[in-house]
Amino acid sequence: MLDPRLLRSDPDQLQQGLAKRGISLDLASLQSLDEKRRHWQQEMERLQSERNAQAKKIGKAKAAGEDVAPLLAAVSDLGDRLDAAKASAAEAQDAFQDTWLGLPNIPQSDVPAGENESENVEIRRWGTPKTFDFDVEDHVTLGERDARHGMAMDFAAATKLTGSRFVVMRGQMARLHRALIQFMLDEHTLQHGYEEVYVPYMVNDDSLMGTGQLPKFSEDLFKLEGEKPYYLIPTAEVPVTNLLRGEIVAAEQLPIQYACHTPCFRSEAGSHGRDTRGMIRQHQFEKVELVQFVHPKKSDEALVSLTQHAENILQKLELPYRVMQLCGGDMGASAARTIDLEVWLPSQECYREISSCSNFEDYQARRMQARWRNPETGKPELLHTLNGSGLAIGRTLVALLENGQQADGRVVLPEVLRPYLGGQIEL
RNA sequence: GGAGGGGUGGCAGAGCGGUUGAAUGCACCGGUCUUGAAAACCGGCGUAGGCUAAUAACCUACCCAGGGUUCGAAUCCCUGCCCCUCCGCCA
Repeated sequence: MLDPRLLRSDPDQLQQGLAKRGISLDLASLQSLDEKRRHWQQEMERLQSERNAQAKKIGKAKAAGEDVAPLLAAVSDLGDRLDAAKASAAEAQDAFQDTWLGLPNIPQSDVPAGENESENVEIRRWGTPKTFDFDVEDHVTLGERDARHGMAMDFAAATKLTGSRFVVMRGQMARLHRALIQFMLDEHTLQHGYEEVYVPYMVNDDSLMGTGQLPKFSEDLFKLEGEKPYYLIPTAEVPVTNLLRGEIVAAEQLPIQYACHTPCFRSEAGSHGRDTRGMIRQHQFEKVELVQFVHPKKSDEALVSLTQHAENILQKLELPYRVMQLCGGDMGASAARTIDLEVWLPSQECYREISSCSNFEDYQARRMQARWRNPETGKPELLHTLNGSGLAIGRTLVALLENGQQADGRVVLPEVLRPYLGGQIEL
């Protein structure tokens, strides 16, 4: 949520910022909603103040043993007037809130305008895509080929068990998948200073509201049937960021850095027909997520280091990638700035997203009321929140298989994984 | 699943339907005293919204959440959520 005061203090910044996302804001109607809301709030509070004064008077009169009948008569219609004002105030508040809560974050000043990913800007590349002197296979072919213990990567089995966009892995493939999780968590906790957390994989709607998935993007989520209205998490961002919902932390505790592995569940509504083959786009996938809560003045540098932490994983895994600055229209609604990491996939001969690192500034924190106490003012102030994938496990597995493939069908894995694979680095 | 108890400020813990945003203690901040510290004493000490030049004053709301009764609710009623104890079941 944006600061509602922005509407009065700097409407131009609001309008121009959202324009970068391709949103043309009807400033006049929004301002009128805001004025209505404040007008009715003032009217309601005026009546409440009157009621309090009268009630106090009655109390005193009664205590003094006086006749309160005339006083009661004087307030007879106050209740009705107050109820009417309350109703109008609530209505005006809802009308404003509906619109306001739906507004995405304002992109930072140097975020390029643009409608979709075609207008993202490449910042840099790392590594050189390998040239193969044989026809490369994609990860599906490579994964399904190992028939020693049945298929190592078995999409048909998953379809039988559940449906499309799921996978079953066996043997060394399942082990490699697990190894990647361990490796990444170890790197982030031991090398990058993150604290590991374990969290619920189901959350309530308050949490989804806090990070911005609700109320607008419910179609992307799996909602559970049952008496509790829980949702499967679409990313660890939701439970981990909400750890600080409604909290006020001490300045010395900052920055707070959490690393968390969870499965992620996404309905992928609206992406029918996209990436239907293989593990690129699944309803269920594993991810190691990095989440930071920082001093509001330090979130820009925090995004740089968080991105570097994700890049370090790719570099240690020897996977070529490029770094993309997302344009306004391609960023998630809550983000003020997003940097994507895209890994090279030989079978597709292109770079594909494997990590998305965002600075949300105070947008999520305001929704969640996640704050720190500023020693200079003694007052609670909003934190800045950030997160990034470090990395998406399924896509990392895909990248390793495809980039490590050999002419004879073997897959050679990077040296760093050896300790996690019982000394082996080959599939 | 069954039976009972409870949710008040950072913590502990009072609170008859009426001047209670809420006693008291602890913690915390400032001051006096002290060479310094401790102790003692004095003062301060919640959050959000509105109004405003103001992070001043003032107004409003908030004692788990949402409804209700009343001129007036932390206090009475209903619903929900959460916590605790006992029994059953269980990884």
